[in-house]
Amino acid sequence: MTDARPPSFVSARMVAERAGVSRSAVSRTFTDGASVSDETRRKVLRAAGELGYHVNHLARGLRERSNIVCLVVANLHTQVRAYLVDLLTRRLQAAGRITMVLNTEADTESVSRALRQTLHYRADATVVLSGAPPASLIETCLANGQQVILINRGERLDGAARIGIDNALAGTEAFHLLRRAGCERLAVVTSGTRTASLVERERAFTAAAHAAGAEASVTEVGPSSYAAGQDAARLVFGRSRTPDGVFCTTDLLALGFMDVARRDFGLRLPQDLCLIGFDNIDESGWDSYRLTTFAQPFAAITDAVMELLADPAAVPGARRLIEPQPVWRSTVRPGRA
Amino acid sequence: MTDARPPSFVSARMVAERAGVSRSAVSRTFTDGASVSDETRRKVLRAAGELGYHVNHLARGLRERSNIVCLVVANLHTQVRAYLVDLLTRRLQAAGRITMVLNTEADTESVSRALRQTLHYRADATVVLSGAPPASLIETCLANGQQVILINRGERLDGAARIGIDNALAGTEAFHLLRRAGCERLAVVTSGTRTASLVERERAFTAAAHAAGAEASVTEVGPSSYAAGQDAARLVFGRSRTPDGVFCTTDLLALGFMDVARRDFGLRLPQDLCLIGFDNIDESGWDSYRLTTFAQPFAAITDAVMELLADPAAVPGARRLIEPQPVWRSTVRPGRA
DNA sequence: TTGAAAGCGGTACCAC
DNA sequence: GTGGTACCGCTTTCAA
Repeated sequence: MTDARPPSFVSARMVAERAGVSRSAVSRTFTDGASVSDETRRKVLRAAGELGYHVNHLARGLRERSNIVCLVVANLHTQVRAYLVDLLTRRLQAAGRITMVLNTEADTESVSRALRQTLHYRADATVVLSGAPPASLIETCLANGQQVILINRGERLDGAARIGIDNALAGTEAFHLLRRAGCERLAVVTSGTRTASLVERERAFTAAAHAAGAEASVTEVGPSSYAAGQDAARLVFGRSRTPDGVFCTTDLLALGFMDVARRDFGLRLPQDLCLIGFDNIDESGWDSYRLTTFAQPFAAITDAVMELLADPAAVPGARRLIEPQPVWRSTVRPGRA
Repeated sequence: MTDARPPSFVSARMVAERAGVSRSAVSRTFTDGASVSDETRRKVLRAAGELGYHVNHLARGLRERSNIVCLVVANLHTQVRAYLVDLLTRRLQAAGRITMVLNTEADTESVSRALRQTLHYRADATVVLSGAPPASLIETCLANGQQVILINRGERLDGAARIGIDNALAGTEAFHLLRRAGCERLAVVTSGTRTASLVERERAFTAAAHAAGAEASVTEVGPSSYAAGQDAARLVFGRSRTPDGVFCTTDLLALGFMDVARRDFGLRLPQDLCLIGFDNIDESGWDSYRLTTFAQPFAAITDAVMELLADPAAVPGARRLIEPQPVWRSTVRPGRA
């Protein structure tokens, strides 16, 4: 061990030399259906073990598919994203894929950069969880033979698959839940970062109210955070006409809203105020909250992604709409029904 | 456009043909310090744009470094992990690296599999956030010229860099905080999944108690979850000698513990019970909790990783110990000092 | 400045 | 079953 050179990855050639066989033999040993004699295989395996050899998937990817799937995501630290990425990476690995995570801002420029990386690394597929990629770039991905799967993105892009949550359904259902609970003064609280999902929830809620001849005020606050939820409550309950039924477009907003409503305004839930959120984050199930909400259909989304990945032909124009499941807890009075 | 073949990635050769130049010229156009005439460069760039060409980094990685960094992590959905991965991926990208996330279980076999993937994809470096990789495999990584950075892993492995949080310091400090607050019956609550970090916190707390001639009971419950924290409270307050000062080794435990202590046992914090957690997750700052705790030094950890990555020579045997910062809130009485 | 050619690490196809 | 060879897409000599 007087080798002074910096160590570098061991290649098939080195293994071949050590085992006294050809490179082909080494390759065959590590190729599934190839024919190698037991004798040769043993020699190769031994040499490989001693050297610490691992097949170079980068080189292999030169000829065939790379097996790389890129996840383009923003706000990875939020629970909803983290759960989805957790599940996706797990499933992808189980399917023999490797995941590259491109953590971007939500703005178009950042997403574009990420998408270009996806191309640079010859990813077989790109799954976009955040941001709005420009159509032209998606085109390029598709033209390069890449599968593109958009999750909860508003835009429709031909050639890309779209998986979405039925946000409108949730908004509509939220209205009816509150109505059945006997609420008369309705409000929706949403964040100022108006992503497509949030807008759909809000619109569906107010539309349902309209259709039923009811009114629903809309309050828009900063980001989708606990603190913004608090701000919203201070705003809403500072006004003359205070609501008795509120739909917050995310749980985080709802939780902040709830704390201020109870603490600062002495409201009891669900007696004085009925509240519904969306996401079903862990905290919503805690004793302090017990929030009635809608669950993100993580499993169904992941299933859909894996299905599309397994069948590239099905991707162009594919569309899946998944229903979020209502989670009944304690912030809405049971209806008379 | 009557091409019926499935599309595939466009290569430099195609660009060269279209631009009427050599492949070398294309390569040079996309290589930083290379000399190309403006004329040629323009032709190449135009052809590349039309075709949607992107340099194949996989092929490039055959000769030089791959620029791939692997993150080996378990429980990606937990807030502490998600925050760290979020920050790391962001910084890595900013430094021109690409991140592969290997989401594993914490058991040795899963981590080993992940580490082998790391080798297959010729990652320049592997950052282990979870699990305990076998020393032999780490050896292999190092022998292949890979940098290995262990975060919060107990074991010491020569050749790998270790970045750790000073958990012992936190445990000791927690004791003194409770002592100064006048607590007399001390307890520590920790999870049954005894990771190195958790054990260090617990041990340091009980050791400090001992050294001061005090006693501290230890209660061990299931996972590091809110529900387990609730269980712990039921256990602890069901006993004859109930504590008035508790250190939970994670915030999640503390929050569950707190809810049951208040709701089921009518305890007021900090009057009847002082409580300290660890992690400073978002929820701990919420109105319902205002938990006194220690903040995970995410930024410092990430800085250390980036520093080590930038200077491979510094990695072998490097060791960084980072102090968690106490976060004063409302669950500990101010001391007399 | 430019094109030809070699080589990076593999796999597939070819005789033998 | 085995080794030789060509080729995947790129960068880097090397001559011209």
